[in-house]
Amino acid sequence: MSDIKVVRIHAGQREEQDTTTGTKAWELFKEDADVVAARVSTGSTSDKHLKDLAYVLQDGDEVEGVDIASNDGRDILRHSTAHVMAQAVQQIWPAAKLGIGPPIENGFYYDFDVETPFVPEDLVKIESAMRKIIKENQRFERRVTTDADAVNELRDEPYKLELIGLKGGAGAADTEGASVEVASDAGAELTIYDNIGRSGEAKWSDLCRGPHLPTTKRIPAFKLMRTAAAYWRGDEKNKQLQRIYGTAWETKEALDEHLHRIEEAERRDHRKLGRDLDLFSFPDEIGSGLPVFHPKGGVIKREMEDYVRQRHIEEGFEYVGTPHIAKEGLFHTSGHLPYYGEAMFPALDVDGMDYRLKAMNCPMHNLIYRSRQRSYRELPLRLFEFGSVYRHEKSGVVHGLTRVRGFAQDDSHSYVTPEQAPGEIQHLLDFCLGLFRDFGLDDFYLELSTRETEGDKKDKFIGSDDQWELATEVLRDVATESGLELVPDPGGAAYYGPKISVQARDAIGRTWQMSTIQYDFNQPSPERFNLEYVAADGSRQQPVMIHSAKFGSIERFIGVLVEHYAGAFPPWLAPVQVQAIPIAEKHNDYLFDVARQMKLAGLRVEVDASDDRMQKKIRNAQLQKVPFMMIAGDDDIEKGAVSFRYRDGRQDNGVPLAEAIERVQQAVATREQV
RNA sequence: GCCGCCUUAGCUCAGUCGGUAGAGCGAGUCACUCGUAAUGACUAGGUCGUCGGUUCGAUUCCGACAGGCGGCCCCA
Repeated sequence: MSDIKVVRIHAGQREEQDTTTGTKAWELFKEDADVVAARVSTGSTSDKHLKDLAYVLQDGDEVEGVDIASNDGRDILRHSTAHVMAQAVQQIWPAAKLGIGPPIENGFYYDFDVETPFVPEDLVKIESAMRKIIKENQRFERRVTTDADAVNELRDEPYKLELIGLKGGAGAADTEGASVEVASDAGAELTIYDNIGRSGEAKWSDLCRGPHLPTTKRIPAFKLMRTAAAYWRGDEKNKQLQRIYGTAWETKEALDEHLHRIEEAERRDHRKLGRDLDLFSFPDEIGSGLPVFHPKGGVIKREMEDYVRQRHIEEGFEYVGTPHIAKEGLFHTSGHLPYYGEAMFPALDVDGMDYRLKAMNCPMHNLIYRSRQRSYRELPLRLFEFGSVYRHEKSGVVHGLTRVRGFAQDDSHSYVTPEQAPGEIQHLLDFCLGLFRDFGLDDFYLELSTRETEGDKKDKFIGSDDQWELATEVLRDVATESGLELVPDPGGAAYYGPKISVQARDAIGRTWQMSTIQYDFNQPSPERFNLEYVAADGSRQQPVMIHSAKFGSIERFIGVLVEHYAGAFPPWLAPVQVQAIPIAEKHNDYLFDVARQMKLAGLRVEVDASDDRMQKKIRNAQLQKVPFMMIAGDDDIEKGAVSFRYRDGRQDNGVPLAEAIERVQQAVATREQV
């Protein structure tokens, strides 16, 4: 009487079949090597989810095979590989206690509590133990258990016991990976997955909500990548467990491609390119996280600053300037010191008074606002500067140009009436996104950071519930309207208000916060800076302050740009736009003259007058990723022309001088990549 | 800050089971004067990250510190 509908999609063919039991349904998938699990949609709800079908299918269910090469399929594959790894680890170190082991982007990890941390050679040992387990073709078998039974069975796994305790309870949601082990909704059944050997005996078991591959042999390709330490349940107060990261793919080829992508990404790492292209460095003598820009990096920085300054002025901002240090009291007034004092450099004693390097510019802009009485007619009042800030980032987080201890923000503050706030935020977001496009960036998404309303962090946020709700609503509306992917970030707000940020990806897939737009109803308050404007009716009103930074930090933006372009900047940003290459020494003077004319036309030209041969000079220019190579020999001089070689290898011989200059000028003016 | 790993010439990296070190690229000099990704020869570069300990002797072993790398925590 049962009625389960099975849908197989194989090689693009859709094939439906009715069957009666879950076991029979699974049989229909079993021989199909591309199918690793099934998606079940029950008749009663529209909710679609993955289950290890043989044990859960009921009347009215529809099941559809999940392709191993799909996102869901890869998650299942990776999670199962994590189980195999954990089994291997416990084989080798029986005392190892299990943490959690979820799939992640491009791979998986598993955390272990072990006596001594893993070393690279251990990964080799674990990998070979894993290969043996895979060869054994153990079956993954789902088993429903009760809390009491599970607690008994897992009495030697303290971390798993903690997870069972979390099930359905408060706090389950704050542990990302825990949901992989136990369903976090109250009343959900608790499951254990057994790995069954050839003769039917359970080889290994793990508390897990699944789903998993049918057998270990369905793991086609995997590799353990690295070890690291990670705090249990992501909390600094907890013990650090030893984490092993790995990756697994549907084919050997897919794995190789993945490894190749990583290699390629490392090649465009801004830290490497920064040195190779002579853009910037981090002298030990200055200190960790304190970059210096060399002439070539300086060009990029200046071009970016000039452009974004110009754009701010066009968008109604006024350029201001403020000092790098201030009396400590200023940051008490703003409220930063009590909340973020740890991230600020220690106080400097100046004539018995404590001064601080500024870690933010807002307090100083507030003082500019407050320097005289303001009328509603002046609003929005928009202040902007390149503010150098210093943040005492923890030593372990400093990273190239993307996480530094001293940097410049293209920091601006819009002071508006509450009514003007939504329009201003809309305006700022459009401004940011337009700027990103001008710089050729397209791989980014938005994040909406809101306050924490529960737990011990909730006191970090100041202001009333009403204010927070209103501000969050305004930001959400604007962000949603942009049509971009919007990721919620609960708890990520500033202490004074919620924010929208633009997150960009670096070469290795790490995301970095770039632009930020923050709604602030706290700093203008009477308890803080007591900012006011005289309204139309003569009353004193409190403005809303909107913090925004478009690049976020100039340094970080440069880092991301270097990786985005892999060092091959579009002509308007290229440190050297034209590399002039004489065929022989006797052509130097001609090119020096051409270069002089180009410089007068506002272009950045260098003549390579070294005694290398011209082929070597071309190679060097190519490695420096110069967009235009301008070559001249007897033929060109005779015609009053030059010959081009472009960065992509194309050539253009005998271009008349005037035309050559104009061609480069145009390429620069468009701001486009060539 | 935490865990692990790392630090040898400007860069990339060999090497010394404890007896003060080498290559390629780069740099300098000379010769070559060359038509679209590496001409050749020669030369100069290192108290082997810093400080302390063990030792007859430390770049090598141990410790601390600094800096870096990969994660974690954090990220106004």
